[in-house]
Amino acid sequence: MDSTCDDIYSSAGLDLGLGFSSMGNQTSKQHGQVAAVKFDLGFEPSLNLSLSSGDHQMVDLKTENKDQLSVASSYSNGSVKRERDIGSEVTEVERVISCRVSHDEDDDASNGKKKLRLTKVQSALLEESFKKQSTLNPKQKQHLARKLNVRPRQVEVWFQNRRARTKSKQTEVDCEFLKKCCETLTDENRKLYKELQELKALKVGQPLYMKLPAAATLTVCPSCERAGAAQNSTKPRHLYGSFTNPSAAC
DNA sequence: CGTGGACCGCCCCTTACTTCA
DNA sequence: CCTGAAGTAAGGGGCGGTCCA
Repeated sequence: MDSTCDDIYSSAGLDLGLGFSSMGNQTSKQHGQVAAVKFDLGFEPSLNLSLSSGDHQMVDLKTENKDQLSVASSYSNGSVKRERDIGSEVTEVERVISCRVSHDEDDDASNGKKKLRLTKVQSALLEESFKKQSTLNPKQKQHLARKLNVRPRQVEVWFQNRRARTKSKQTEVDCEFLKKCCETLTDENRKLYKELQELKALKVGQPLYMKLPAAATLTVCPSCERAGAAQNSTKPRHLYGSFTNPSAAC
């Protein structure tokens, strides 16, 4: 952060026209098509940035200290529309300006392709927060970002990716469970089919002797023992191997 | 009160980079 | 050292919800 500001301060007096198309989804959405950026650097510790958004709107970014940044969106008639904390966006603006102004030799950094790896401590803290709750409100996000010394956008992205990983893992578990259920049911189906074939064979082989007790050849439900009665009942026989609990068919 | 636009947060898919076997 | 797979940070599009003119 300090080096970033140093870069900006050292560039006082420059008027830069910078395209912000590569600044990322969030920023471009929030500010529309930012056509040009001018920044007037006052005396420390005050920093003023003026963003011209291409239409009639002007956005003024102001700070008295680097942790408390606010934006005032104003229109050409002078009326202020909204004020809110946009610390993350300003940090991003500073970062991009810094890269373009003084680190052009570092191509990867300036086009944002260099990946910032989170430290183990940061990851652990994020993980801890995620265990408590998988989504954050803006205030919590800001707080966590400050605590970790990263941009709120990074916290947001980390939580998004973490939720995606959780969902993916859960899908894998569900898939595995359904696969086992399928195997169980296939097996059960095979057994029942075999049983049916045996009964058919018995019927053909002993056409005159039909007084076999049903329970002697049919599988009895261990819970209600209604297999014999089920033949005359309107209720179908119970199927073992249900999705939830194969042994709790009744 | 209904409507359209801006904004925002989230999900999903993808890309690009890093790490590790 | 090289390489492919796995992990992950981040980009970008789409969608639904909310606010406001």
